[in-house]
Amino acid sequence: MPNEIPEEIFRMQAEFCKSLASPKRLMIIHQLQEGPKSVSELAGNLRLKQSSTSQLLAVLRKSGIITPERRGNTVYYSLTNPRIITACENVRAIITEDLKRLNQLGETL
Amino acid sequence: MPNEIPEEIFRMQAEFCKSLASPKRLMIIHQLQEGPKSVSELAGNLRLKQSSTSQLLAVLRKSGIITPERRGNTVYYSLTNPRIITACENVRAIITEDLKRLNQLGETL
DNA sequence: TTACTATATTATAATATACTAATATACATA
DNA sequence: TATGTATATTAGTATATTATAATATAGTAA
Repeated sequence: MPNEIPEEIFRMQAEFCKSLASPKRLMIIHQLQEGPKSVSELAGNLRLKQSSTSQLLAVLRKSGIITPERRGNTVYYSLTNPRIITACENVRAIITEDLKRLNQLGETL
Repeated sequence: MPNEIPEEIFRMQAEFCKSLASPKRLMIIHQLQEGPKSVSELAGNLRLKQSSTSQLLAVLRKSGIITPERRGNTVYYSLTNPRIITACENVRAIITEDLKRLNQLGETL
């Protein structure tokens, strides 16, 4: 019986997943796997406005996925726990695996 | 440079995460790791109304995470790709790891 | 056919999210 | 101090999500 996990954990897990539920936030995480980056650097790389970037970063920061560090008037963000990279790769592996399976089904038609 | 992943993949990954961004849907997935279950069985186990359960299942079904199979007038749902269990466990491991780290910080005060 | 059961969908209201523009804050430097 | 730059927050609107109740559909059985 898989009922030993407290509902609170599922709630936290859902919050975590919610902050990953945006292509742009996933791209930010992907960028940060190279190391800390400033807000403007991320905005430039992802072709986002300053304000949008800051808001997207706020979501990731509030859920603890990224951590800010200010140097002068520049704020650098980095991944709080690099294991998130593996977690994201796992999800993408499932997606591409499922895509492949669908393609194979398509070929049999 | 981690820019080799097409934006479309990030979009799909975000969709995937979005359907995981609900404690109840995560609990459904957790239940299904035991094997296929009917809608009413899931509703009973998770204390949900029939209509809510059906809607939650619809979200998971549309994103391809679960697959329905009808036998008589009962619909049984199962995990399309059992690897999702590992992916969810990874995320929970990150969360509990971070919780532990926060607790340790707390102890040093 | 009618009645019954299991599941799905729809309509609605309440709540949350995303994007943009504007404003505010933090820091640096003159 | 005043000014400039980097970032954050707020306000407004548009869109999306959730929960519930009501209705519809698919299948079974009389």
